[in-house]
Amino acid sequence: MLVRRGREPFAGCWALPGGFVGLDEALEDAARRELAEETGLTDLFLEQLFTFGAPERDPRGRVVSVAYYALVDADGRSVNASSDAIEAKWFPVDGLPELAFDHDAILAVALERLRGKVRYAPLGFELLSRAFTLTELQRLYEVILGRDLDKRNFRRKIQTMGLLVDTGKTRQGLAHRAPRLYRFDRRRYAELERSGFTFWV
Amino acid sequence: MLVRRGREPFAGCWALPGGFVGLDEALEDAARRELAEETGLTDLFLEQLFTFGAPERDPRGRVVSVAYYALVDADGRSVNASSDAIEAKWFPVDGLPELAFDHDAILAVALERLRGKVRYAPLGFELLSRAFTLTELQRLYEVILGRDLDKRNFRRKIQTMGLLVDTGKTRQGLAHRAPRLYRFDRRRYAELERSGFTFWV
DNA sequence: CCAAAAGTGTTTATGATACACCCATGT
DNA sequence: ACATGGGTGTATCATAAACACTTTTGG
Repeated sequence: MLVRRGREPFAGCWALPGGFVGLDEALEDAARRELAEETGLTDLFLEQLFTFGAPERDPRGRVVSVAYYALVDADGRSVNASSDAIEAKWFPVDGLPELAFDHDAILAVALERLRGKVRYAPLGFELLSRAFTLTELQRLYEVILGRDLDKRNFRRKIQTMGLLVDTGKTRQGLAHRAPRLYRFDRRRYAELERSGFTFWV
Repeated sequence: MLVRRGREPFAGCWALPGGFVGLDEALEDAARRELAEETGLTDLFLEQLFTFGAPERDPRGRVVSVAYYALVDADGRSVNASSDAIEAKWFPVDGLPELAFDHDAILAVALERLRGKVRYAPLGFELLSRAFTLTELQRLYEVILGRDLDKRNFRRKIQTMGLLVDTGKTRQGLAHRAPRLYRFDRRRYAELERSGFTFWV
């Protein structure tokens, strides 16, 4: 999700949403505030990524950026540009425009982190609707891991972890058998994690 | 490794080494410089940990700390306090004094990161001498993982990864059979990593 | 009735675990 | 000679991988 900058420097250029931390504001609060102001996105999974502080990374002078990444579920949230952003839009990661500042480097770190962490933390579920089908989950992991997975093995592995609950509902309106919808069980995951369980895909 | 602070705030109190970033200095350079100035330690594995920026964490006003952690090999490096530090000393993690600022929280994050990352990245070798015995390596992992490991299984697993090279030398002066000394093969690790290999203990 | 994806078990291979003795060296 | 850790192999168990057909639904 990129925004087109309304102000100098890099006015009119695509960039990651962001801005300055308030004098009495926590870092994460600032990240959530800026994201909400520029895109309207709220209530997301958000985690600190890395801090970028090369001396010449901002033409205005010395600026240190504490980067955060957010994961947005696929429920079809719309984005609305406002504040300093004149436009906000989703892009595919393999079709990005040129970015302001060192934002291409920040994005590269974020992707690397996501690809690594998704294997040992249940981040994937943050990217799906609250209720999802097993095929949707499998496709997600196939995209992130960059290889095909066996349907039966994937289902067995996921189901034996005991982290999915069957909602009893099915997804309707498809030209084939209606698939069951599942939810991720956050409570159960927290319990398992405490007792030494490690999520692994 | 803690230093006793020579200046206010928290003068005389134990703290993590650190200080302010120069106006034209990269973050990692500042971390290395401060560590060298206050303890004399140089040429270490160093990695960004997390950025701490709660509004009230420093009584002087708003201070954001980009924390780094370093791993020091067991070659018996001595530490020498200087600069703002009046004393520099090693402490066991289960016998720490009270720390200045929120440094106890920073340390907790560092330990958690180390315990987690040591399992999927070859960090352990940074904590040993350049040449080490298999028993030393095993003890290290036993301490970090908090459980005993089987000698034969551990050796087989480590050796089949192909990341250790036999130096041909042995450690002398012990009251028993002289153990072989190994080196970690960084080049080979970099190769394997590129071809999709994941280190795992 | 056709197309399209959902759903389901068994066999094989691979890697993890458990386990006990002889060897080399210094005192 | 003895005490101390160094060094080695095999059998069993658990988990991962390979593999194909029937079922349900909408058009």
